[in-house]
Amino acid sequence: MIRITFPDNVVREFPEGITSFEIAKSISEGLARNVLSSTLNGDIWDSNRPILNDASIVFNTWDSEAGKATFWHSSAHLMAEAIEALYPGTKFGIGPNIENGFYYDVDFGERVVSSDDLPTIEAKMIELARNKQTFKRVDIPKSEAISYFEKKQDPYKLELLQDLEDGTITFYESGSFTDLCRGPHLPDTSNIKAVKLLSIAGAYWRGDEHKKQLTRIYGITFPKQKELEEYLAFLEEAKKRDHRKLGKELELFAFSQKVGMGLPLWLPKGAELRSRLENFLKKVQKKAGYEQVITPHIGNKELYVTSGHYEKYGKDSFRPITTPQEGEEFFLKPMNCPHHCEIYKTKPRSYKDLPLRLAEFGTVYRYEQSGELHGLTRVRGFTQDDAHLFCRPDQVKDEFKSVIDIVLYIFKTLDFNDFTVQISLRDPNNKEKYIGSDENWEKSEKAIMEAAEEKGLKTIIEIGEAAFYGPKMDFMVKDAIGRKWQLGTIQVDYNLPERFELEYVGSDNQKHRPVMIHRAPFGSMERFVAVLLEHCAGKFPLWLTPDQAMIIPISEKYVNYAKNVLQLLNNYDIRTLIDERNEKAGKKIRDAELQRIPYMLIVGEKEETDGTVSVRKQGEGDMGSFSIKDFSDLVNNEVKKILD
RNA sequence: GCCGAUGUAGCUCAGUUGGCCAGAGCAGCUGAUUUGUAAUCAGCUGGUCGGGGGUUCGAAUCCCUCCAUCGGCUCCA
Repeated sequence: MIRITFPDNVVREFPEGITSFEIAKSISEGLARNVLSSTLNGDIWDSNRPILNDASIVFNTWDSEAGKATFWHSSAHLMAEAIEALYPGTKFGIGPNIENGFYYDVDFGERVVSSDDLPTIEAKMIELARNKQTFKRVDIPKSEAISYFEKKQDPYKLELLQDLEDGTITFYESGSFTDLCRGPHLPDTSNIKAVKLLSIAGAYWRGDEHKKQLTRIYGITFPKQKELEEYLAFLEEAKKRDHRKLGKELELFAFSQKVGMGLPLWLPKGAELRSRLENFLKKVQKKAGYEQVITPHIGNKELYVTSGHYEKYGKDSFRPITTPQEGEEFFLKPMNCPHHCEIYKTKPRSYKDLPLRLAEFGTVYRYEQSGELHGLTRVRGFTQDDAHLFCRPDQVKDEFKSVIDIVLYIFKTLDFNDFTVQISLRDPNNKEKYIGSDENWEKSEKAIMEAAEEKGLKTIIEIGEAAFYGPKMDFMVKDAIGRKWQLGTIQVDYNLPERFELEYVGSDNQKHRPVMIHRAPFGSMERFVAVLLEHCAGKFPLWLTPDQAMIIPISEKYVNYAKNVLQLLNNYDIRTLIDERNEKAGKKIRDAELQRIPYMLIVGEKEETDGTVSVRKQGEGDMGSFSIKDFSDLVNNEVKKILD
């Protein structure tokens, strides 16, 4: 007998070799039907795999992450089986589950498969799923595994096998398809009721652009057709919040082929919004002891030779700007740090001067590869809300904490509740990839982790993701369809102080090297506005939105009164427009609603007589009659509430 | 940069067995209407069908090429 501990800490005994499916069945038939896999002592197992030892058990159903993972992983196998049936000779790479669904990387050989072929594969998957195929786990010696895939002539699986140790190799057989796989899987395919293949794309084998590009097919499956329909409806809704679409509709920004790809044009409303954001941050930073600086858009080649960026990125940058002077070259600045280092060097610094915090909304230019441009989130010219903190090594932690405060304050003000914090450390097995002493790295990595902990941040640690010059902390926020974007970033840098020979005089009257911290709470104005736009679906907070109110005269007769109202509201600092068009009120309201203008002020005979406005709130409707003063108080109080 | 797809008026989109001067709605302009909480009516303007090349008597439609965009991959100082 073995002892099984349930999540509620109840312990029951079962015969050795029992499966979690059978255990579930002993509780209820319904549970057994819904168990997709189980977690035994923290490892996820097939629900039909015999349990031989004492263990704690958690049943994974569709409602759990682990259950979905199992479901989608098995769906990936199902898709592979369908592909193999339809296109014999296809070679298979890897096919994991992902956050929303699964994919499989396959090599179709000479055959070109496009999105037109996806419905065929879908249909085959459903046909196969209905056969209620079981997933059978087989332990197999490495030699046998190798000969299987040699016979099948699948170079990708053979390559994967090379990295595995003998004795750890398992195959899963489902229908006619056998795959090298760690598992776990569903007991059978009968739960897979709804299938949608979402997209098809190229993906390099093992993520290496020098290796062959395979075809990646993304898909998602559900136990119920209705859930699939809901998911597709969600994707449709998300598309409506796409910042590229909203940016066009709300006239915030645009792109022009003549200006150049990836070079955003900020339209009047977008520019106003952006400068409001900048002012907001400037105010916050001033309180935190930052000083604004301004530096030019280009820098002499020497600057980047010194910083090391010329050597590392010179070839992949915009071409240098030459001058009539023989041999003279300038570069568009790809970052602001070297300029700021030169500001640091304008005079001798004492330990008493530190930290020195230099801030700049600095516009930088990077030659991103053409295929990776994306709306405002990935562009070739953008403005960083940059600042560089020059500090003593013992100040790193406190500076980090104060930057975290700024980021959290911004996120709170703008209602970003759903973000993740990633700490990127160096790979201790590859120390030669990084610059700086062991001691400094250890100290600053420790400082970051402690700062995060003291600020109560839940963090994800990524080993080996640090920049070559120092560890960093990034704040990631998702866009409308769940793609993660890095917004705020805080990075420690040992490289530039060294290269620019930055110094300060310590209390010991000796020269010391300061530590530099790069930080940008928004990341870039472009990306931040993009994510904010998707986050609020175009309905910016009242303090930030370009136009706060639209006065809507019922007819031409009331335009004069509307102008009086406008004048008064201007005096109260409320950003207001009048819709003077010769249209019906209903039309003007509709247009103002679509423009996401927070308040509509309808004025007609009654309002003119009483000296009032009829207030309609965007998305909510009629709020009744207000005096001009009462309305302005309403707006100003709402703005004040958010900005403290 | 790579794989796949897409590109018709300012916007959203019809229009392919290749065939009369390329269509609609919205926007814009002109006029009528003077309007009460999500679209008043009528008329008009507007396109070298992404650019270039080719096949053909004839190309938005077929082929080649370049550009841009979209979904991914790689990259992201």
